Amino acid sequence: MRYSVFEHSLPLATSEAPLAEVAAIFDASIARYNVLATISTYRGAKGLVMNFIASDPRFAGKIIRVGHEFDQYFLVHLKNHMDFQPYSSSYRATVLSAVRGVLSYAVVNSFYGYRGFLDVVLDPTFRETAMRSSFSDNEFQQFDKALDDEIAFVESNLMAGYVPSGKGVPPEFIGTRFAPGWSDDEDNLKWWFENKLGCKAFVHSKTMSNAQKKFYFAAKKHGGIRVLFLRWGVILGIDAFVIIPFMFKLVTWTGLNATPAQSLKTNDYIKSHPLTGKPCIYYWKQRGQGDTDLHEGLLTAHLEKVSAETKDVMPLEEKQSSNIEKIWIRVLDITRPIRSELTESEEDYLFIYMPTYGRAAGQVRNLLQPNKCMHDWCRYMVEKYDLRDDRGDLLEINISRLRPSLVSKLMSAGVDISVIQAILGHSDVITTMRYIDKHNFAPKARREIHKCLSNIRKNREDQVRQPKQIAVGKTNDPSIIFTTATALCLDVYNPPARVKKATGWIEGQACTNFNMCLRCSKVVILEEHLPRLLAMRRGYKFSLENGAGATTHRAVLIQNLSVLDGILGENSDFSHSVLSKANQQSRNLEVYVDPFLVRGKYEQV
DNA sequence: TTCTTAGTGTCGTTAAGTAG
DNA sequence: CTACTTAACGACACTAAGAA
Repeated sequence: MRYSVFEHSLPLATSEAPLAEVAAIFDASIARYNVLATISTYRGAKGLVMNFIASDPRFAGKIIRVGHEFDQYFLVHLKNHMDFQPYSSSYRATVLSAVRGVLSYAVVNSFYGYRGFLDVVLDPTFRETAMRSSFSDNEFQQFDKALDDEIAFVESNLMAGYVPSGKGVPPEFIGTRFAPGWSDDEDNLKWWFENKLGCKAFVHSKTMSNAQKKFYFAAKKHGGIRVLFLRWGVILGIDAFVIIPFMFKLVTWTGLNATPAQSLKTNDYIKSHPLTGKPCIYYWKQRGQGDTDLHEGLLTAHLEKVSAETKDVMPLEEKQSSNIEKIWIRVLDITRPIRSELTESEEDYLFIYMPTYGRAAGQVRNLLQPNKCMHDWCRYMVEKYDLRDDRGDLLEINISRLRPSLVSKLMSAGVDISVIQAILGHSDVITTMRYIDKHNFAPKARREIHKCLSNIRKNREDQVRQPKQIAVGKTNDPSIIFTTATALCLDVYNPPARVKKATGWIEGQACTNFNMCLRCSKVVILEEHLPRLLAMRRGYKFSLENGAGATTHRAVLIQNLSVLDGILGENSDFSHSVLSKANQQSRNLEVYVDPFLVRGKYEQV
């Protein structure tokens, strides 16, 4: 039996349409999906399969019947074919996965009696282009400076504006026409523009007012309205290139993905979140099926589900929010004139513009995809500012590179992974870690650990050589010695800036951020601390091995564990006998795993 | 007619999530 | 975790259509 229960809706391949059956199983499979991105992925796979069949001698001149010519080895053939094409590893995996999905669906529904297929194992995927990779520090600085320059340029154009001149004289009329000669004087046109058109620019359209029409025709002898407006400093419109730099600037501060940035609404910036009192941004997000967006864990307090819709919340740190606020207010200012043109049914997007030319001239637009302006603007920027990558080639700019660049910046600023996680809007810190791994930030983490260890060693040597009063600080009471769970503190009233910025630090009070000790420059670790540190290490290992750390604080555990390994491991500064004695003592200690994440705050580098 | 700029479809790549 | 699926995003060629 070759046909399925769907028989009535499935066409048969004929000599006129030899691929009809293949197309049909794809179409039926595609119909399962309703997310546009997925549908287009499957359509792409369909196209590729069609081309493959059309070009492969195996199928030449045949009618392709599913289950016969299109047999159980099809996926294997396709993979072999793709292996010889210059496709990226990711694309291979994507296409093969989609085709596998189609075949499985055909099997499940027994389309054309298709019974089964030989599956293939996908190859590992690699990053093969710079498309969405982080800028290097140098590249980022270059771009950021160009961005600032461009914003200044846009601002100066906007600010120049039109200054009413008071020149010219009112026209005489003959009937409804201007008296001959009046419009030859450009100043007279200025008079009309200032007194009859309210100094407002316009573009040619069918809906021009009579006053505008008169001006339009009179302007022709002076080169046309565009030329006049340009010469007079009249802003024709808030076009895409005026508004895009502000969006890019916002993304350098937020790391938003393209679509969420493009779909920000005017009221998505909240100065004081109802729960936390902290500034935040509400942003649209499709991933995570909407109702699973809510972050769990320690950051829950910052985050609130906005509605049943797909919106997420990005908590903002001080510096970040003040920069964002500036951009936000400026964009609202700039777009105010065109915002009033929005009809009630149109969405109140933050980033809107009004093209001054072409098909959409005079209409309010937003930057949601598909929109080519962004791409055009990137090219314009690279050329205008001659931006170069580290190899000296023209820099590849797109908005998606700013996200990993922000992460890179945060990493080198020593911002904790949990904060990065919140900023990126990942529901699981594992995703953040994977992100960081993929982007090759690991060396930075290693440098961090190395720094911690050499600091610890230096402090210990100093302390052993010349013991200091510990924790005198502002109390002036030398009898107070601060011992955290794991170490001594050199100056509990004056920790490094990074610790001061962390949650829980109150000026004038002793530092209680014990969880940051291992990475603090004031830490002193002596022989007496070893048992507790050994217990701590045991706890971390246990936690990691048993999966407890797999979903929550894994990154912090791993990083602290690396530091602990440095202190207690094979290359320890402590002698073998000291360590083994400490090990004995540690058996009686409770396993200690710090339940809190190390908190940092965002700093600009 | 030519110039501009927006809009569309297709191809290709990578990120982000899930199942087991 | 690995292996895989699904979503997101960019480049680009080409088309549309009004303005000059």
